[in-house]
Amino acid sequence: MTVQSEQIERQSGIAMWRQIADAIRAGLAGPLVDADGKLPPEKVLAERFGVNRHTVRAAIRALAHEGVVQSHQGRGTFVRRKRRLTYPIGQRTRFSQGLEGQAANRSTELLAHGREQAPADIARALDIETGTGVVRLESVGLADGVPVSRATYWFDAERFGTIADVFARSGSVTRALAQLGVTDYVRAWTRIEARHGAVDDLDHLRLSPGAIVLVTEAVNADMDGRPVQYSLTRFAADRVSLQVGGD
Amino acid sequence: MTVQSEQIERQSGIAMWRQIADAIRAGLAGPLVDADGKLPPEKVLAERFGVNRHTVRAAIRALAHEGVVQSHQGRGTFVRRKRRLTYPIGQRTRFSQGLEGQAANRSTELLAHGREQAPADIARALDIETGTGVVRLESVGLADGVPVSRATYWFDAERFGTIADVFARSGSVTRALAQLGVTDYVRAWTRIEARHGAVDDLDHLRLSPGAIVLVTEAVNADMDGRPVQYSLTRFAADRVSLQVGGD
DNA sequence: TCTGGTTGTCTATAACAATAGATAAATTGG
DNA sequence: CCAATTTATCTATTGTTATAGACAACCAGA
Repeated sequence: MTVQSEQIERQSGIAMWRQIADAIRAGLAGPLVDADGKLPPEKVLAERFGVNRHTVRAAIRALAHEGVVQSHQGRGTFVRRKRRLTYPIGQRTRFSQGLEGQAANRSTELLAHGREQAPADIARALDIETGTGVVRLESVGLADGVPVSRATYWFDAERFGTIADVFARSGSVTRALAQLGVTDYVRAWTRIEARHGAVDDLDHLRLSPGAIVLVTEAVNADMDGRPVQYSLTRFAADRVSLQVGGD
Repeated sequence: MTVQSEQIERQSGIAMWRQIADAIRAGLAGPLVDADGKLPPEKVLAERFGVNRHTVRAAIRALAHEGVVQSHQGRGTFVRRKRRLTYPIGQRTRFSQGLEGQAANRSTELLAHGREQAPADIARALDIETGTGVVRLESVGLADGVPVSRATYWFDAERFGTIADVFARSGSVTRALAQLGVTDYVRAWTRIEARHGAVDDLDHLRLSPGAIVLVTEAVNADMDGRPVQYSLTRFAADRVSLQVGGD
């Protein structure tokens, strides 16, 4: 992707240290860092962004808190993660398989689950009546120990009432559905939006306030075309890109 | 989409008026506004967000500047645009056709064009040698007079050296390509990211600083599979959603 | 071991963001 | 027309953000 030399603006309602943190984070893959993953010294960064060194320090402090960089007194500040994960979206979209080869360890963690009555939009997506019982799962997807996605899944309670237990044991939606009789499924549609992360999401994704999340809203259907699962997934926008088609 | 009651945070590096502006903008389609498109009074909003009325006013001032809402003394504050455009992404992705039925007037405006030598990433996408001459077009896409996308296109100069003129006259990539012998093309792949808008983009999209842009990086290929066009499109994230498959 | 380069910490000041309260001006509905 | 509702404007105060300068602590290499 072509590098856009991100400028910062004063009096924009966004603190300059935050804008600089965002700019540094976005530029980590580019010419900002050298081969060793070392950032330019604070003094240089301050000159480049046209701000005081203390302001740059506030930005770096935020990035260090996020786990993106790490500073060492006397040595410099170093990037901890560089590559952005590319997450394919298509007919056969699955979380773990999509990241094969990009991350050594991939896992999904179940945060919570419960039953509720389907609100109108979810009922429509699952092609059931509004108010029908649905199971909701809340999960976090990790790649190499770093959280990349925060998903909420809904299933028809009548068909998949026990999926929470199965999911908790197997740690995978695909495997859980397989055990409940859905041996194969395809992605019916995916809608993609972007917004600032909600507090809960930022928390689980270890992002700082103001960070962007890519939101995918999707429905998976079984081979008969019946909707099986409705999901709302929030990706840490600076850790992933979504790809439709290609390679 | 399920509404997330967006919370606001203090001392996050993002001014509260900006967080509130973002929250209001995100909630415009929801229960925040009544049937007439009228926002709750400033006093009520201030209570709901737990801030002073002046802070809400700062948020509304920013939204009014963006053109999202309009205030009238004594009457209230009203939403000017409500619906989010859904932009389909698939094999036959085209800008104007995808928005048919969603906006009465759709147009594309050519901002600038020029020739340059292809950098490595663009050359790879177009399957040509690095340094080969390419034509670059800069454009803005509008729906009902509101800018929704800011695109940069690259074409192989050898095949499409005159495309800037043709595009300027026809106002459409599809028609311009047709006149240059590419009667049909398909979307080879699309990659989607989200980030804070660069200054230039915010300017053309009439967004305020800190706004989010959805970035699609895509390649269109002719029916022989030869890449025809590489594009980098920035959508105003609060005005569009991207949809893959479905309806 | 010394020197230059780098991050860490401290103090002080100026600019901006948020709160608080009061009052004016415009609109709507009775 | 009057009263209630709502946005617009003003003053004042407090807390957060950004700037400025100085110096300490630490590291790597000569």
